[in-house]
Amino acid sequence: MINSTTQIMESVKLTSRQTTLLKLIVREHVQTASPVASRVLVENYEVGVSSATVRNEMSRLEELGYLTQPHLSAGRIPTEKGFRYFVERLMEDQSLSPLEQRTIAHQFYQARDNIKEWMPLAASVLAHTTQGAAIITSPHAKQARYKHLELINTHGRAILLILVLHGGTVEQQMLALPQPMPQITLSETAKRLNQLCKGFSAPEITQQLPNVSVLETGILHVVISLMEKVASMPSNDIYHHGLPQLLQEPEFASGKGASAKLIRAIEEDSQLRTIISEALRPLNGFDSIRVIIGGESQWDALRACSLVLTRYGVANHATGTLGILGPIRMSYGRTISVVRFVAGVLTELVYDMYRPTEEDFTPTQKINPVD
Amino acid sequence: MINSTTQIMESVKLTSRQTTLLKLIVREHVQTASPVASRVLVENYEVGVSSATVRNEMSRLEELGYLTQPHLSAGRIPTEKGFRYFVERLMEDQSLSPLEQRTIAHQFYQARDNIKEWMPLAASVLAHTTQGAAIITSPHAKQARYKHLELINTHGRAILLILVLHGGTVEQQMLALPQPMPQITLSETAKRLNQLCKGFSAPEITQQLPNVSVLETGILHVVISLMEKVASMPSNDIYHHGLPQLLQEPEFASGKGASAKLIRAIEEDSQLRTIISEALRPLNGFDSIRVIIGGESQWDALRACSLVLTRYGVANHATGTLGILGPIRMSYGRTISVVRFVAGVLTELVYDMYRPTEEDFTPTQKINPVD
DNA sequence: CTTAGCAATCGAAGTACAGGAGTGCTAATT
DNA sequence: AATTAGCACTCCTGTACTTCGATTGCTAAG
Repeated sequence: MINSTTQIMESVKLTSRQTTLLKLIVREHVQTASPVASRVLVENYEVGVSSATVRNEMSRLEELGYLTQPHLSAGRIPTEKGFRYFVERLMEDQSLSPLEQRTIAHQFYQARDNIKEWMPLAASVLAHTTQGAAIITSPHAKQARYKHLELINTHGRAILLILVLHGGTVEQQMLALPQPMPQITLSETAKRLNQLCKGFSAPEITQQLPNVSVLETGILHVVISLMEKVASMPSNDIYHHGLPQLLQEPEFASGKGASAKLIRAIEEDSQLRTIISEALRPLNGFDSIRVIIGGESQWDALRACSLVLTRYGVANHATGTLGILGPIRMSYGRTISVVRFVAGVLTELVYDMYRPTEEDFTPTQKINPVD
Repeated sequence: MINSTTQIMESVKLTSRQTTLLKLIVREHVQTASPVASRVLVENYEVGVSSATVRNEMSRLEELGYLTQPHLSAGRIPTEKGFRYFVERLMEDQSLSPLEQRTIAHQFYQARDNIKEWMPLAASVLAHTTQGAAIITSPHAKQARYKHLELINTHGRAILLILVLHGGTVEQQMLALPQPMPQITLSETAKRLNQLCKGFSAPEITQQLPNVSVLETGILHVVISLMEKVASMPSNDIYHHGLPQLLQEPEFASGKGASAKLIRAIEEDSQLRTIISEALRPLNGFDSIRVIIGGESQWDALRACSLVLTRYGVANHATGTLGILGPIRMSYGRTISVVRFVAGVLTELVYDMYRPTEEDFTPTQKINPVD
């Protein structure tokens, strides 16, 4: 205790037996959802010592803050600190089986052409392979660059504006002209603007405003606002799937107030966006997966949950976020593997979409679907 | 009892006092979520008779199948038959307050240009103004008619095909050409096809296939398959919102199995689509709102719920479905009003989008939900 | 350092019981 | 004939009490 390293609790070295026990306790607790007794450990696993010894070790682990007892005559459950230790040092890789990998990859392969389906599919896969709620944001191009504009006469004064950005984002918006115009005029206008603005970013287009007609100015204003919308939003869409499933878990059975908060946090886009962006703030490397365990997070609503989050996509081009919200008592090894795998699949898809080629003329990369 | 009219239970006329009581019992039960006692009725409402008389009437109503007792010493709750009678004959209109109407209309007004936001917004509004889960399908054009095609060179062999259908549906798909082509060639091809196919349905386009080049044949095949996809799908997208909220209701607290089924039914698109389409099958007039009360439906999963469904949109152009899934004990008057109002707002939006003009050639008919 | 043994602790489950809510019935009243 | 007061009866609900079992911590022996 006088040793300087002991001042910081985290630096106390656990003996190999203690880590083994902690590992087993986590594993058992994840399976049973209830406190783990010393006897259960010696009976179910080859601990090599008696339950009394296990009890002593457990007692020590409790002092150190890795375990806790719901009540005196119950077994132990891991604390958040215990789970964190487990996640960082003890967890074994639980990769998906080849069959699972193939099944998932196949589903995405079938949806590869239909960008719209990626997100719901990923959310569904994530929610089904874990028992948690999946959260996923659609890939979002960092930098919006004008690629192509189409103006289509839909009817009368109403026209449909279709804006294609580099990176393949397609935005559409209805707008009304001061007066009806034939399709030919619209097409010519679009052609002119395409020549003028090709490859430009929003500020560059703004500079062009003095050079165009009143009508074109109006259209470009819409274009600029669309581009700014795309660029400023942390992500276009946010999906979640499986929250009801998560709420069926025993830990949410009581505490009506807590789950109400959770529901609101997840179902209100704005809250969810905040949580995601703040959770990923400290995440520098793209390869890393962030695990937020229960109360570690600053959000009340998530106190009963853990969140496993990562980014996917191609840096500097288009990235999104995806993660799983599960009970604190979740299988972190499994969840992390699933998150990593699905993120990998999505990254592949995004990469394919943005694959760089010789013909490209802007620093941004082009869409190139593998047929 | 010898009277022939009593043979068919449904045709027994309820006295005015009985209907009054049934109405009050429903109202009270909806509020309290618990069985309603005779004394509560005479105390809270101006019944004008004693509790004993109320008991007699209740007993009679129970014989007739409109009420039931959870156990002998409890009050009564309405049966499904009781709810149905209430919905069909006793329910009072509970329209939204002008303020609520304005608030909702305002939200939609702000999103009027952004079709993508309509569905999530409607789902959110529905879920928040009732306590149930909102279900909504995006408007879907019945009959797909070619309006406009754009081919945009995205990169190399890859091009983006944008197909605009009459009614404003925009479909996009990436596809790979046999070899790269400049944008000019693509634009000319699109122009040619636009002249050729304008206003055509999928079969009509098929007839044109012999008249076009190999390249164009390939493109038209994609166009046709997109049109068929649009036309065949019951609806493009399906949204739901607020299911967790619904599951917090007391009736779902126990019965883990039941709510698991419900969750699966709602979160699996295919199941939900089936339910919606079958539920609306007997709905002929476009003007009606369908109310499915608990076990009336043939779906186990919905046994503990009621579903209030209607269509919205413009007949023969684009229609969608929207509804609320709530506990059997829901405020039907309120829910129906909300559903009707939101359907009306969406219909307006769709109608505006499809606004008929001299140029358009199909008649439009707005769907106007009246119960 | 380990472990067998044992007392102590505390929740979970069961039982018994009182209280209360509500009905159904009967008889009196209108 | 309809209504109602009164009352017995039923059955749920909540509480207190008990028992049971699971589990630990401690102690003393190995």
